[in-house]
Amino acid sequence: MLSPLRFEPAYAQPALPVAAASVIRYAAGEEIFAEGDRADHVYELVEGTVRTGRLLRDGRRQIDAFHFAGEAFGFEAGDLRRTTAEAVGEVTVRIVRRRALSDLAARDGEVARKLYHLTISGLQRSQDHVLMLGRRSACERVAGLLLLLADRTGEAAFDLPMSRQDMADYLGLTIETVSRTLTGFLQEGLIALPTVRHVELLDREALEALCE
Amino acid sequence: MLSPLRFEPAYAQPALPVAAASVIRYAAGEEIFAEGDRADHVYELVEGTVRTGRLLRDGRRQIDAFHFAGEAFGFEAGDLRRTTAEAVGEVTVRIVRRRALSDLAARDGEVARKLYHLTISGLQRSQDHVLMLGRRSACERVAGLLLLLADRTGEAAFDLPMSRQDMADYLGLTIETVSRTLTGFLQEGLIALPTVRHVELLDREALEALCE
DNA sequence: CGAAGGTTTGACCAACCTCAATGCTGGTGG
DNA sequence: CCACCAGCATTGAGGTTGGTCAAACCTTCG
Repeated sequence: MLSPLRFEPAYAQPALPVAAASVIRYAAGEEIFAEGDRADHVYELVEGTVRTGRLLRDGRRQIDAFHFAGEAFGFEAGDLRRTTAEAVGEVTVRIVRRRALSDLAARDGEVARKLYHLTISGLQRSQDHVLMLGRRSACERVAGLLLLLADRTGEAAFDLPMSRQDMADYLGLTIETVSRTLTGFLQEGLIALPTVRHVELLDREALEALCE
Repeated sequence: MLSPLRFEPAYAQPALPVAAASVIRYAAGEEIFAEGDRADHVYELVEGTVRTGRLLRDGRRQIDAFHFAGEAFGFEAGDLRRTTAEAVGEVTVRIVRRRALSDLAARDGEVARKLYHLTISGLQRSQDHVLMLGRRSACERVAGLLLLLADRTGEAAFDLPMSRQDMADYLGLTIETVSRTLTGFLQEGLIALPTVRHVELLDREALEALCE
């Protein structure tokens, strides 16, 4: 459904074409940056999964995107962060100074072109997300997320990197609805759930049909 | 709530810095481009309002964004359109060859920087939209749209350029819910609705409070 | 004046949410 | 090694929001 946001395949050389960069590890759940922070760096995800999203005052949370190994994240239009990024499980990132990258882009048109392409792909992913949240049922949303995760690895069986709460906050649902929908799929034979964090797609056709 | 997506204030010179461009008018409801078309041009909206969005096979529609005078639209990552653009009322646009613009961006770093900034602003608008659709109630969504439209002109009283159906398809609601929500606001004294296409915000505070 | 298209309103319904209880799993310490 | 605990996940019952279907109500336009 959604194509991954990356310059190159994940196994290729670093996505962000800047040499001077430090590598940092974050523990599960740790905050990488928060809404309101100065946006002085951009990130390339070496290993693990990152969620970016926003929090309303009353505690409602919306996850904008999950980012996977090989993808870049943390781009902002202004000086301040509008979203929060957190590690989903253990995470390794390369950190690049935003200034260094924009200087490089100013000198090297090819870098600028890639950066442009990167953000426009992010925009298209966000538009897919809008369609999902605006016009799809709970079943369709959950099926969409499972297919998104499957396409990432190319395998029909895969580990879920995130909790039910993360899935719910990405899909605009509650944790209970996600859970009920998954057991529904299970009972219909569309998926297997050998453990709570491992999924196998048994009937990909049917899941795809749910996404139109 | 959402800052307009534009290079310059609407009254300034053309947003897209390319001279060779034709100007075209579209009648109300007319299609400017459609999902699946080749994406050979980008557009600058001279006058009127444009909606961009997607259609599911079963007829469900989701509007991604409304574009207003001074804004640019029609950027794509790939060769083909993923969204459809239609005139909301009478519309005048400048059309620029995508190729001409990318050539210019390759030569002129400042142009490239502006294009980048333009798309990243679009991404942030889309993320606001995601938050709206994922975690806000019907009241909050309608209030958000009214404030968005008010901020565009800077006036508390303004014409609604779009139909109830367009509002519903942007907000992920039905036309009936939009209508009921507006009459709710009316009865609470939050807005006046002298005609079906004209709104006055009487209690901006209260509407903003609904948006957190 | 009549027709057409958009809008509003009403009654009813379904999907999803809320709240609460129960179940599972993985880690820790006796 | 096992018992216990904490934290997620699942399940259930019942409530709410927003959707559906249908009718009435403008406006605008011929």
